[in-house]
Amino acid sequence: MPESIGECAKPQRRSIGARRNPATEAAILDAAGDLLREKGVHGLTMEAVARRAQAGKATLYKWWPSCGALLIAVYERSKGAHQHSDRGNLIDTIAEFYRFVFAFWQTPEGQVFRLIIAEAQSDKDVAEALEGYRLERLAALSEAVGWAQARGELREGVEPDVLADTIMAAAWLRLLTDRLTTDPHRLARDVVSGWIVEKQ
Amino acid sequence: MPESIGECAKPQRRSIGARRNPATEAAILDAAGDLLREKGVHGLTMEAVARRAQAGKATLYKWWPSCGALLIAVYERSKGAHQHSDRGNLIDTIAEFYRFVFAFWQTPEGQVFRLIIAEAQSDKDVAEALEGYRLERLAALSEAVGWAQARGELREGVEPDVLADTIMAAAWLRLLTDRLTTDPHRLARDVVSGWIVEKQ
Amino acid sequence: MPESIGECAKPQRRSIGARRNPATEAAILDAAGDLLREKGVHGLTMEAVARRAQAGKATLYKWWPSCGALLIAVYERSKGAHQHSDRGNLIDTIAEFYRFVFAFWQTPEGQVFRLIIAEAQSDKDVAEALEGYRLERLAALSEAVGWAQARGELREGVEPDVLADTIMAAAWLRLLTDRLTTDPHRLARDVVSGWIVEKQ
Amino acid sequence: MPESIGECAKPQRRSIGARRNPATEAAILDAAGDLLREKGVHGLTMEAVARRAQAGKATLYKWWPSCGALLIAVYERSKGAHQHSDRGNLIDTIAEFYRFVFAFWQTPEGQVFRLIIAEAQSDKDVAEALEGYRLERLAALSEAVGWAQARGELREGVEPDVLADTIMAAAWLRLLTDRLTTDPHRLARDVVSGWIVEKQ
DNA sequence: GACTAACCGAGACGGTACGTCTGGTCTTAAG
DNA sequence: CTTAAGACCAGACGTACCGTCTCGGTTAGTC
Repeated sequence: MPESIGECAKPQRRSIGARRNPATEAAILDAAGDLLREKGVHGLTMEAVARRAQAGKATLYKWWPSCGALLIAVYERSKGAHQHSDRGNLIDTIAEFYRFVFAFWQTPEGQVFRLIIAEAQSDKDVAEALEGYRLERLAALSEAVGWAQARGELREGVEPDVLADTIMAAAWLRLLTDRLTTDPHRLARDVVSGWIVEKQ
Repeated sequence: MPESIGECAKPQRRSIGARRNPATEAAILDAAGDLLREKGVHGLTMEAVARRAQAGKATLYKWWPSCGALLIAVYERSKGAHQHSDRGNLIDTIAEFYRFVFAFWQTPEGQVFRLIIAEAQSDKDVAEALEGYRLERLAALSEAVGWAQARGELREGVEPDVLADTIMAAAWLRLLTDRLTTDPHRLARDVVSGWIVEKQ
Repeated sequence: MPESIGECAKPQRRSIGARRNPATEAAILDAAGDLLREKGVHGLTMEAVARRAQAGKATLYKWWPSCGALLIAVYERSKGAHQHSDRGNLIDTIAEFYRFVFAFWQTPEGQVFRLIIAEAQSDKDVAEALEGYRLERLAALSEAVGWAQARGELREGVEPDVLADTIMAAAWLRLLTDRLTTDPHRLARDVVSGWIVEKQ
Repeated sequence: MPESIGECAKPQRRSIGARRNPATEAAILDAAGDLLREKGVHGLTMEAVARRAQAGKATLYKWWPSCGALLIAVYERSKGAHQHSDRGNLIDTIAEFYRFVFAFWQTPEGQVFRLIIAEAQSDKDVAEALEGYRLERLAALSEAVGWAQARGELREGVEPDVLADTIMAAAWLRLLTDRLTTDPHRLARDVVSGWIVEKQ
């Protein structure tokens, strides 16, 4: 029920010829983001995005064949990849990581991530994109753990990527079970302290 | 206007009076489970369940107000709660746990669980049910970890429920990222070994 | 799931043995009438009547097998059959008749009549009941026309029942085309004056 | 998710661009007419029409927002407006009119008219459409009566449109009370003869 | 006094239609 | 070839009502 379309006397975007229109892409991603923020996942429908972005549905389907593809595109635009910084010891470094991602995941933009994980459970394409992103982040996290190892902080035999996996798993579990208010430093200690050498 | 239903000689379930018919419930959950197995999540629609179960849609909505509610009910019917058994040391105990859940999660029935986690990200009711289930399983896992603690296996200061949380997180991450083929024993060692006392 | 039945200390009508309960009948017809008045025809559903009258649906269907049957029953309870009175000449007599029925048909109770005519177009039982009622009223109207004939007011060859049919047709047409505000006396003259002898 | 529609090799109507498809309209009205003929009013549901016409329900609701609108559209397609012809005297002219409409109203197409009158009693839109149609036909009938008046056939003071109203009322009453087998000529005489000058 | 028979409120049941929504496909018309 | 627009078929959504059924309890009349 398009209540009244009287107000939209907008000089709409036309085609710019035989090539993709960046203004259209921006408008679509903006619309998708807004809808997600305002109405949640169930508000993010191809129909609604097309309407809000004043775009044709065919255009949408051409560039983002599924709803999950849109989801990923929206997330990629806003994802703030954490730049790990060495705090001198592993626990503080990981605590800082947790602090950052928990804060981000609590913003509307960050909330999209949990929806992507959800979507990935039944959409192969999204799963693939998610896996790529996960491995990328895992590598960065591994690197940060590597710093501690280089410092001789880790117990013998501990592999950075294995530990990184555990660190990441703890974060994901908090996200998926609505426990992002967990104290980051305490969580870092609970997850990591077993793997570092005894302080004399 | 079903004026004449003469042609349908089906011995269908009728009402058994002003109270719930268990046969109907069973038929509906059967149908829901079958649909999940055959067509995946997107095949699990209220419409299809009603059709397959030869049940009225009103009946469905009365007892399972949402698709998520059905999902939970289906899972609850089939969930094989792991009975933790003490294998003498924590790593073997946890390895056994991983072996069991990974195996179960790979069955069609178990696959429902990842869908529930997905659904929980946008359905408050499902989230609540899931959280209840998680806490229940966490308690059982905690208890198993407690056995090791009682044996003096754990390092000082390690709390069983905190460790259990980490153990569970690792399992969930494997489920959600399609890595259920991970070697259970190796994973158990990777997650747990930091928390047990050095063997002399 | 009657979460809390505390508030309903209802001294409801129970069975009074193996015979029809007049209180129930009254409650049902009251409810039906109220619903008609409040929500119009589309508000008159068996379901709603049963709910409002605190009656079982089976009870309803037992005594009034269809919605049309209820409609008729409601009308029969309230129908004010016009008692024709001779005003000394035919036009005034008919004008008085028109005045009465137009006034009645404009009341909520009277509005039911047009619904009955409507229902009769597709419900044989209602059609039958309506026809019976029409013939009864036609006879009464015929009698009134007969009074004028006895007075020598009618032109030669005019049969009272034929004229009565025409008089009634004019009234129905006004009812069905929402023209009940027509001036009764003028209408009476327009319909009848051709059939009475010239006044010298 | 119509995964595979291989078995239905039906060359269905697709969109013909951003404008109404006449083939679709025709298919829908055909389907509606057929359903009316085959199953009566209660068979004419939006659901069934969409199914039979192989049309989407949204398409139906877009162009015919209600069941009554469909009813009117079906009637308008088939209505045979009587072309009044002067038979030399009023009674024969009206008898011919009655003969024509009674015959038409007895055909399946014509039966729709009584359903429209019924529907009009509770659907404002249908009522409006019906009133427009009535006035149009009344004007045509009035004109025919006017021919007689021009010939000096009518008694002094008789207004053609008032008489036409009475003539029409008699026809409607026959339609609504299932008396379309009335002898047209006799009815014409019974309704009209009072209004024409005595033949010397 | 026990028993039968019908009545009554309640409400679950299998269905069907409603009117709305979204998904994808397609065509047009403009650039 | 791209764009906005939007018509089209399909079908799921959740609600409401249909008419049938069983329940558990009532009361009147019969044995």
